[in-house]
Parts: sequence; C-alpha cells; structure tokens
Amino acid sequence: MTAALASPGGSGKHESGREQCKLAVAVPRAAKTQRRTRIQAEREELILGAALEVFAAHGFRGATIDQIAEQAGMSKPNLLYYFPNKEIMHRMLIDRLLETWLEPLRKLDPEGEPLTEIRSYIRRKLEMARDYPRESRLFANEILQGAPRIADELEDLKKLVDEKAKVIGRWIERGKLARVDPYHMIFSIWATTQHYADFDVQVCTVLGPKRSGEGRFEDAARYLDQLFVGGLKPKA
Amino acid sequence: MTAALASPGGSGKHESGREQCKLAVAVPRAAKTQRRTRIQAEREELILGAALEVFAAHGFRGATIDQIAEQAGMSKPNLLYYFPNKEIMHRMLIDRLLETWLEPLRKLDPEGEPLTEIRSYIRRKLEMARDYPRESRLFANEILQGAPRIADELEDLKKLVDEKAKVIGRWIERGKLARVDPYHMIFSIWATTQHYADFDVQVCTVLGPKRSGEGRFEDAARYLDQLFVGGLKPKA
DNA sequence: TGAAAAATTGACCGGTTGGTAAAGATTACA
DNA sequence: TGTAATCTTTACCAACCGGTCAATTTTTCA
Repeated sequence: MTAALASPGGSGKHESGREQCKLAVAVPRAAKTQRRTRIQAEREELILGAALEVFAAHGFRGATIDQIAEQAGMSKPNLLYYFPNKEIMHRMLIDRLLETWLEPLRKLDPEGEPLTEIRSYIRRKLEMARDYPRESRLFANEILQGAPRIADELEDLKKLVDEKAKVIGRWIERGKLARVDPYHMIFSIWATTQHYADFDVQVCTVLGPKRSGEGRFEDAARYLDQLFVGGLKPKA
Repeated sequence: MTAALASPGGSGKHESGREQCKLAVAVPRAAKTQRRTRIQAEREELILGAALEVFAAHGFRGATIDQIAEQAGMSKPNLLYYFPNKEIMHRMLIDRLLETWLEPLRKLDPEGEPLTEIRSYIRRKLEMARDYPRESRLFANEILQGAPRIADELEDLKKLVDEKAKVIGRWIERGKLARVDPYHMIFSIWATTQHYADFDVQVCTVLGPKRSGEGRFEDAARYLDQLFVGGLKPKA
C-alpha cells in the first residue's frame, strides 16, 4: 500500500489557477511589483505547513496566529508579512486540500470493472487517511461546524458526486453491482475511510497499544474490502 | 423508525452518580448549604441545552460564554452563577452524552441472533444520529481535536468495546458471521451512522434539496442494511 | 561595495474573552 | 409580613487575540 499522491508541501505552485477573486494570492505587500522570491516561496510553504497543523488540531476559530507563528518558528508580524490574515491561510489550505482530496473519486473509471474500481477507490481513500490525516481533520473541522467558509466548494463537490453517482447507477443497471443507492454508497466509503484520520485518537485507544501500530491501516483495508465486496456484489 | 431514548433534557437528575471528583456537581456558590432549588434545576437544564448547541456548532475553544448565555437568554454573570466556568459545562455535557451514546452498544445481546443484533445496533445508532445530532457533533469535535478533555472516558469506552468484540468473535466462531475483524466492524458502524450527524451539511448539499429531506435517514437505513447484511453474513 | 528591496522584529492598539466584585431584585418560608 | 437566602445585573479587570506601525536587519544585485 503506497501513496501515489504528490507530497503536500510539494514543488508545484500552490495557486494552481483556482484562487478566488476576493481573496487574491498572498503577496507580501512590499513585493507587489516584483516576482516571487526564493525566500517567499520557502516561507509560504513553511507557514502553510504550520497552519495546517494548528487548524487541523484546533479548528479555525480555535487556532491563533501566535500558535501558527510559533509552529513555523517565526514572529507573528513576520508571518503576517506573508499572509495578511488568518482567513487567507485557511482558504488557501482548503482550496489546496480539495484538489488532492477529490482526486481518488475523479479517478473512478466508468470503463473499469465496477467492483475493482470501487475497491481501489476505497484503498486510495484509506491511503490518504493514513498519509494526510491533518488534511482530513482540517476538512472535517470545517464541515462539522457547518462549512461556513466553503459553501461554494461543496457545490463543486456535489457536481462531481452527481456525475459519479450516474456512473455507479449504470454499473447497477448492467447488473455489475448490487442495487444500492449510489449516493449513500459514496457516503459510506467516505465515512469509513476518513474515520481512521478524523477519529484516530479513539481508534488507537480502543485498539490498545499492541494493535494500534501502523498495521491498523492494513487491518482496516482488509476489513473494508470484505465489507464492501460482500455488500456490493450483485445478488444474481 | 422511532427513537427509544430518553429526551436529552429529560426529567432525571443529570448527575447519575458519575461525576468526577475534581469537578464536583455545579452548585451555585451561594447555595452550598441547601438543597437544590426549583429555579436551579430549571436554569441548569436551560444552560446545558444552550451550551450543547454552541459547543456542537463551534467546538470547545470556539464557543464563548457570551454566546451560550445569549442562547440561554440570560446574562453572562448569571450563567456563571450556575456553572463556575466553561470547562465544567463541557465536562458535564460529555459525561451525560457518553451515557446515552453508548447505550446501543451495551444493548448488543450476546444471546441474540447475530445478524439481527447488528442490524438493530445500526438502526439504533442511525436513530441517534437523526435525533441527537448536536450530541454527536459535540463528541466528534472533541475526538477530532485529540480528545484532550476525555482521555479517561475513552478508556471506559475501550473496555466496553473489548467486551463486545469478544461477543462478536464468538459469533464468528460459531459460524454465524463472516470472519471479519470485530474492532474494525464496530468502527465502520460508528463511522457510517455518525456521518449523517457530523457531516450533515455535506450530506444535504450532495443529496440536493429534493433528496435531503428527512427521508435521507430512511434511505441511509436501507442502504446500510444492504451493505452490512451482505458484507457480514457468513460465506458458508 | 553600496544602496535599494526584502525580510524581520518589538512595541503597540482596539476589541474580545473568561471570569470577578459588589450591590440590587426576587423568592422562599418562618 | 419580614428577613434571610437565592437570584440577577451593572460595572469592571486582566489576559488574549487579530492585526498595524515604524524601525532594524538581511539579502539582492547593479
């Protein structure tokens, strides 16, 4: 089980052509005229990493700029030199997150073998829960509190799910899958996989010290495979 | 599908013999000598209801005493007359929550028919997600942020799960259930059911206005029934 | 090298937050 | 009814929080 995803602090520019107008790319106010500096790129990545850590652990309102600055090893005014305020850091993390987060669902191939496609979707989601737990918790925090800052993004998500639900519906029509509700099927995959990131503390406590090593993800993968293959394969 | 649970703001004394020593029952400082007043009982319930609302929506740190006081329709100092600080309100809600929250799992009957027991466990959990979404979100918020305030309670939870995992293990030995990992099976039930409370905004957005009425819980119940019965029934 | 641009910091500000003090209003009850 | 206990509010405080300012240090590059 290996993650086939780009590292979160990867090399790509994080703007990725998806910035909102109202919240423009964070550019140090003193550097509006010039190109981005080497230091700028490095510091912005450093800060976003620290912000991810703190937002994931305390939620938007619970996170303080001082905490993020300390985590990033710099002073608060220095941090605010790169990102003018807390909202922009959060917004940027959410935008970036959604890109990679939805990738596994996008990859669901209408031409593939249905049960195989679903199995690898589950496997990919579980890998992401293992490798990017902070991203998962950042998202969970936001949804849990009513998604006040990401209503637009959820609409995009709906479109993608609608599209994939149709694909699953066609699979069912062709008798390749049990007659289940595609939407609730997708929900159950999200829930069961992200659970291992979002509820990690609970999972580890319940499994106890012996069984809560990294092996828990293999156990989870095995179990979910049994559950979904058994539950979704056509009756006929 | 009807909830068979006591109302959260029910008639019973909320102490229920489970208070911690370090955080004694909230008694107005002026009333240490006397019995609890009628007004005291009423106001405490009112406040806890408001606190549940606000904690569930914003998390512990994101919630403010002013918000809770406003929700309860009283002034902040008045609220603090009944509960000396924010922690105690939160602690009391968590304690009370865990009692009812774990009831469905406690009810899992070792003598019952395994698949039927599991199906009704799922149904009960789903009813709780429908009827007590705030409680679910309160708990989710706490776990998501590392469960800093409820480490002890999680240990109790572990004991209960260990016990029930053994029951499930015996069912498997007797060939009544597919050979799955009992712990991960329980996790998957928690995840899929609580998802409808914790990620409600996402669920409703994705389902769209037409399908996100209260009927979504019936659809979910039907789907989860298919999934788990198919996935857990023994192969032989 | 030197000066302009970029990066960093300490001091500070207005608003919020958790919580207190003390005095006034209400209630219970002898 | 009167008074003691209970309840409520106004005014307040210290710490914290998001963010600014002006001054200093470091880096870039002609």
